[in-house]
Amino acid sequence: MGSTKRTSLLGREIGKSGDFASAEEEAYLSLLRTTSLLERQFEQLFREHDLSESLYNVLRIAAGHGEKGVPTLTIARQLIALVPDVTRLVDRLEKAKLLQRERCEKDRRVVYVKITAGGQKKLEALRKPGEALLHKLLGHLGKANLEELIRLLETVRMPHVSAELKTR
Amino acid sequence: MGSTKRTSLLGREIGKSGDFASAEEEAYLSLLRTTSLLERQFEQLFREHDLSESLYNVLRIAAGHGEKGVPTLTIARQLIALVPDVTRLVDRLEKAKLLQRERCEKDRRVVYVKITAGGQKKLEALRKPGEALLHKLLGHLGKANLEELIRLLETVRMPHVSAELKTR
DNA sequence: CGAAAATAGATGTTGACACAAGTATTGTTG
DNA sequence: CAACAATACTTGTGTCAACATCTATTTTCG
Repeated sequence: MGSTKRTSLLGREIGKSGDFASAEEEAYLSLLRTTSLLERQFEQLFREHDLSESLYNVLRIAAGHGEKGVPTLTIARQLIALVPDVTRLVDRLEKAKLLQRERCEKDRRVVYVKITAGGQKKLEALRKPGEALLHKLLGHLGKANLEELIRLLETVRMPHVSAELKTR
Repeated sequence: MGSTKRTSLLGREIGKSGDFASAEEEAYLSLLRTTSLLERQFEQLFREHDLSESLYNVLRIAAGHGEKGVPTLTIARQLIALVPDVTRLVDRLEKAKLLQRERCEKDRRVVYVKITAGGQKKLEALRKPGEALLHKLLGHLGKANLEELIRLLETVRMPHVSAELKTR
């Protein structure tokens, strides 16, 4: 039985025979599939600039905190994807001279991470192609659809976010 | 200036100061964030059963093709996330006796991958907790929201899918 | 038919990520 | 105030995944 009223694009993409067990399953698989397709394109762009998505996000967060820098653990909390091991991401960015570390004098456990001029240049170089790629991948949705999508995704995260924000 | 009319949940989650550059950017970051949160929960479930999401998907696809099995490259095409290296995923599943290989006699380049009884048992063991997790994570959306989400994600993939399906 | 191209998959290698354990510093509390 | 706990990272280690390369087989076409 199940929903025969709509032909599933996803079903054809992943060769699923028969219906999905539930709308929930189809929504989840759609999310995975869609994110994977988009992410792949961005990874390629980042690779051209010797970065990965994780590295880029660390860089972006450091940039967002400007002159005073940002503690390593704050970066971990603010990363889009929840990745441990920010230390080594910062390691690599420091080696590439895109970031620099500075130990906090008040609390010597804390290390502040600051973006360098080179890091800012790298981000600037990525801005235009990044926006262009975003527009190429999502522009056809239109503003109304985009906002609806944002709203729905927010609803998905709603019950979990609070817990996530609390425990980290 | 930008959209001050809606407080951005995502903005608070990832500590983004100021507005997003565009609805496109916010939608993309929302996608990444949401998928990451959900995926993490599934990875944990799979880990309890000595699987990963990739391994599970390979297993699921093999199961979908039943008795006659399925060529390795077909699995690659049908995976939700585009992963190369299906060979080694199958390697591991074969070692765990969840799958078995069988060389095709008609075209000796092709290897058919078939699920074993053990593999079916593993899938069956995952079915209920999988559905429960799905429901826990997405159930609060309701049918209307889920279908709208599916529709929007389909729209996102629309212009790219054809190319993807063609080139693979 | 036979050489070249295409297909299916396996393998080698490098690097990244994940979990766990370790170190240094600060906070807490009996 | 001394010992224990908590915090903020760092480092060690094993596994996994990605990219390119390689082998075996089949198809194409002059």
